[in-house]
Amino acid sequence: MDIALTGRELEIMSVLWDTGSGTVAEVRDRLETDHSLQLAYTTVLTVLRTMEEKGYLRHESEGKAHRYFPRVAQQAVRKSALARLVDTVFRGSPELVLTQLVSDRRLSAAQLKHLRSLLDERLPQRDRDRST
Amino acid sequence: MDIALTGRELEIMSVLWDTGSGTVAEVRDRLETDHSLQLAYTTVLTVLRTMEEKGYLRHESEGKAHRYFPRVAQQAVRKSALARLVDTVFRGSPELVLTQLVSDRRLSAAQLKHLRSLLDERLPQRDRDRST
DNA sequence: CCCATCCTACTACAACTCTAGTAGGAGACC
DNA sequence: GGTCTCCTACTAGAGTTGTAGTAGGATGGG
Repeated sequence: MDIALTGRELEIMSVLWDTGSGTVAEVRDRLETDHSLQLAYTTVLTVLRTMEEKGYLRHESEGKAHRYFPRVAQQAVRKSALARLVDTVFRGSPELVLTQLVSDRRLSAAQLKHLRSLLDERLPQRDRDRST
Repeated sequence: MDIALTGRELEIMSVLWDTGSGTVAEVRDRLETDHSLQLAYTTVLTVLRTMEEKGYLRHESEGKAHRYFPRVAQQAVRKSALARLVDTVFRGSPELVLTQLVSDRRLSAAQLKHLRSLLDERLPQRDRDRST
């Protein structure tokens, strides 16, 4: 299942992942905290509505307002976005992604070691021979 | 420097990275090989022209046709695309990306070991202590 | 010379994204 | 009850992407 959020949708979805749910006003205030320019109330509303239409959100009534809830997990969006990137830009090669990851961004030695420990966790014990 | 290619632009750029350069007809034929539907000649031309306008390509005259050349390296596009993904979807955390990379796609043990060896190459010798 | 062919330049248009305005309902305040 | 305020629903318009059509120049075959 491929989930493709636009830039603005992702921002709004991130707020909802953080807070669990939100009304238009709540989401708008949260976005304001992150950035400088305040979006119009109706702008946030419009995006929320189209996201619901796309199936990314659902809402419940709360007084006269609507409370929106995520229908897709952050994990699923990350999975989908990374898979898309690997397929389109990295010829389907996770190795190339890792190479770029560790070469491009100036990671500290500590971070690199952390990455390797993550990898080690995935490797069955018998395969951890360093000599490969 | 942020480079953001659209889907179609990336496809066309990939052809040019492969071949070094191409005329409209050449690019079109190459795209045809990859996919089933043949794009209209003018469609390919239009995309090439907008890519040139954006600075991603340059061209030289070759007879009555134009030969287009990439002005951005594949490496630069990969770097930019990955950085953008990390920043927008993975909260700026390369660790989260790696976690997703190794958990989601069913990588073979051999591939995982390869990934770890890539990582080890990046680690200064003195930091390779497994105990961290 | 004339026609077919190949090529670029310009135009067009639908879909989507982003932003926001207007209309109108419904409760709150006095 | 009238007005203020908050809220949704609908409409709108600029910008981008993807696709392709038309116009017209150049060139080569006969």
